[in-house]
Amino acid sequence: MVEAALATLIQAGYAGSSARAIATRGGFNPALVFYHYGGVDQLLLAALDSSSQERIERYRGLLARSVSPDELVREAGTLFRQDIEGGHVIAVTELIGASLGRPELRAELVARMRPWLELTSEAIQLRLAESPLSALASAADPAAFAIVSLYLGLNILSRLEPDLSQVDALFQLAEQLSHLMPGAAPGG
Amino acid sequence: MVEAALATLIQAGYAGSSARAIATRGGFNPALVFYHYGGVDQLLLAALDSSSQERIERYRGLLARSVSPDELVREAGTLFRQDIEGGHVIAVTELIGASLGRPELRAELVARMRPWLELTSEAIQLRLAESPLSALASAADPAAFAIVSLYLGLNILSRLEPDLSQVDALFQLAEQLSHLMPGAAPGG
Amino acid sequence: MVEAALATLIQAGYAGSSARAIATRGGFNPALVFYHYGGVDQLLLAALDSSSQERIERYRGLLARSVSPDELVREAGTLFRQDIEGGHVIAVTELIGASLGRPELRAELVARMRPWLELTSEAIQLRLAESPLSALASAADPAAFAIVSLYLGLNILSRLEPDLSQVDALFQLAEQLSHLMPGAAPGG
Amino acid sequence: MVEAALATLIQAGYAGSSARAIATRGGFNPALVFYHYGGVDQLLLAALDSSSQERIERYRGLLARSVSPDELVREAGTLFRQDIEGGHVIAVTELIGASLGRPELRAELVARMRPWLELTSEAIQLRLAESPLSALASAADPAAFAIVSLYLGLNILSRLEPDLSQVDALFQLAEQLSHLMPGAAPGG
DNA sequence: CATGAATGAGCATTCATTCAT
DNA sequence: TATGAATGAATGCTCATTCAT
Repeated sequence: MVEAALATLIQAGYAGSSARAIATRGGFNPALVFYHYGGVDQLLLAALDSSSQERIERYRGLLARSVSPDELVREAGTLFRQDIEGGHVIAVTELIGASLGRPELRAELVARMRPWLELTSEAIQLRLAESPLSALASAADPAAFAIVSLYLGLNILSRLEPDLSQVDALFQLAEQLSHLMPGAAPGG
Repeated sequence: MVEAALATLIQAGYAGSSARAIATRGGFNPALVFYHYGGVDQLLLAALDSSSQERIERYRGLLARSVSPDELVREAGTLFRQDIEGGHVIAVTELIGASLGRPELRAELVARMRPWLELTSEAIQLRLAESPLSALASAADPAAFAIVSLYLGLNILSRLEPDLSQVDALFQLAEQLSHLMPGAAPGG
Repeated sequence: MVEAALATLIQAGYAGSSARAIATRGGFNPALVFYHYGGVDQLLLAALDSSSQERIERYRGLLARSVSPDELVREAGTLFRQDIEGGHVIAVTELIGASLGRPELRAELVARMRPWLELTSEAIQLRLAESPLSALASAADPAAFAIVSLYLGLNILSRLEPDLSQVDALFQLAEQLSHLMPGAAPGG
Repeated sequence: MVEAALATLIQAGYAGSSARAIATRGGFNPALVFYHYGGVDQLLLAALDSSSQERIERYRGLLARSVSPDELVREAGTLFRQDIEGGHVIAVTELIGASLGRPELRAELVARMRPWLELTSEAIQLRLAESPLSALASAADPAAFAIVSLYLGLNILSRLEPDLSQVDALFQLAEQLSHLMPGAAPGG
């Protein structure tokens, strides 16, 4: 059920994710959406959770391993490609877009965004501490904000132009830069 | 009419921008949307155009002036704040979100995104040429892609948490960095 | 449209008066109920109004003519039979029943009940003034309340047992009593 | 279970008395309604029975005692207030209202109304026999019909305007009248 | 040019009811 | 006995769109 909801959200967007559309895809009765989740939005949030949890664990795993900056960039790029190709982040952007008209969604999304910001911030702090740029420690939070923003923005643009070559070029550039600045690796 | 459409899109989102909602706000008959624009989406695209044109001209003006990197970052930050506060980019993200379910929107949006990418790319090339990093000339396009992505992503996150202090902190950080790296200023 | 709504309300009750049911009976599109009246309840209230107006005018006409008490009772009985046979008061009782669960209906119904109470009270005051019982002038309002209550109650019971012989017997009794008490005629 | 059904019927009306609503209030599984009673309507009728039985016994007790006419009116007024305040008659009117659309309910309700008509008729006959108006013996049935109608009608109007002052004024008037006509007391 | 009415499809949601466990 | 899941039909309502005027 969560699976069908996620697939519908990714392929048809929030507006196309009606109870009927989800139920049709999943082969179950639309009323079950309300029976089990109380409403369409709740089911979609559950779908987002299931997607987010899997993804964030992969990123957490990467950051836990102590790898070199350029390797970090390279592997983050791989994970990011997976996100785009799997459509995992479309869920986020669609629900964020929908939250304009449904304020009750917004609080839920803010809560679900926090772990990503924290994970990114921690990773940056870790790298900064080991680097000559430790003076920039206070920059961890804004930098995390920037990286998560970039992550979302790249996903949006990737949706418009499904050609991933631009994303690849960007990560290659980041990898080159990571050789120049061995301390703080962007994209992590 | 375009004005009413833009205001509705910003305040109610794409889902809330029905012909009736727009017409009510503008005080005209909903049928006029179809008579003059052929459909709701076309009117919304026209509204996006009107918004985009005004904004891109401001950015173009900033980049045309030859200012120091840190000033560039500072003024870009001001423009960006205006974008968020005026809701100008909500239009973009809403329509991008809607484009998933309406493929005919996607082509229109890709076309409207191009000027922004080109403007950014040109600005980067210009700065790179004057800097010791001219070897990175080929990085202009990917960097522009990153910056526009960042721009969209920041806007999305800003919608979730309307508190702009994080955005401000980010631009301050960028300003500090612009002192370290006199060539290519991120965030511009 | 109002006609179809009234007929549906009378023959199928409030629960059976869905927008679709009314539209089917009237041969129009269900969405028109919302386009023209804003909702099902509003249309049903309009139907009640149209029915009430016609009926109250007939009663008003009877009370305006100065007739003898027994004639008054006899003609009131005729009007009442018409109400029951035409189903005109079913509308009231159905909407009152429905108003339990829809508080916004209640205020509307209270307002629509007032003219009937006032008409009855005026008629009683008029008759009392001409009679030796003028000392009971203060009884006009409670008596009107009783008569309108009786009116509604008779209609309810008549619905359960569509056999009108009991109602006829009651009015014959009232006529006999009107000979005994030439002042205040019940049923007026 | 019957208790929960009665409470739901009184507080939410027939339309609000779904199997789920009743079960939620009673803290049991909705399917039990069908298991034990065969359907929602049957359970509601059982609830009506439990309410009716208690009430009719009180009235029967009052009528069995041989009290003076004015005392009869006074005590009947007290019982009636109890009926309204306890919501006991809302059950009747709600089910009668619903019976329009569900003919199978009607027969059940007719049967449940009969004891009330008979009780009232017997009481009237008893009082008439002791009075100088014994010639009106044949009036007992129509009068009972009128009194039960009045009873229902008062309850309906009381629901619209929960202010009981009008009902009180009416019973005070009846008490005054009972002094004038020592035989048949209306409102009993 | 502009309007008001109309249409048919769609949506979220709730319901009585059934049934395997 | 009792439960939780499931179903299909219904409901109020909104929408994009069309069209006669």
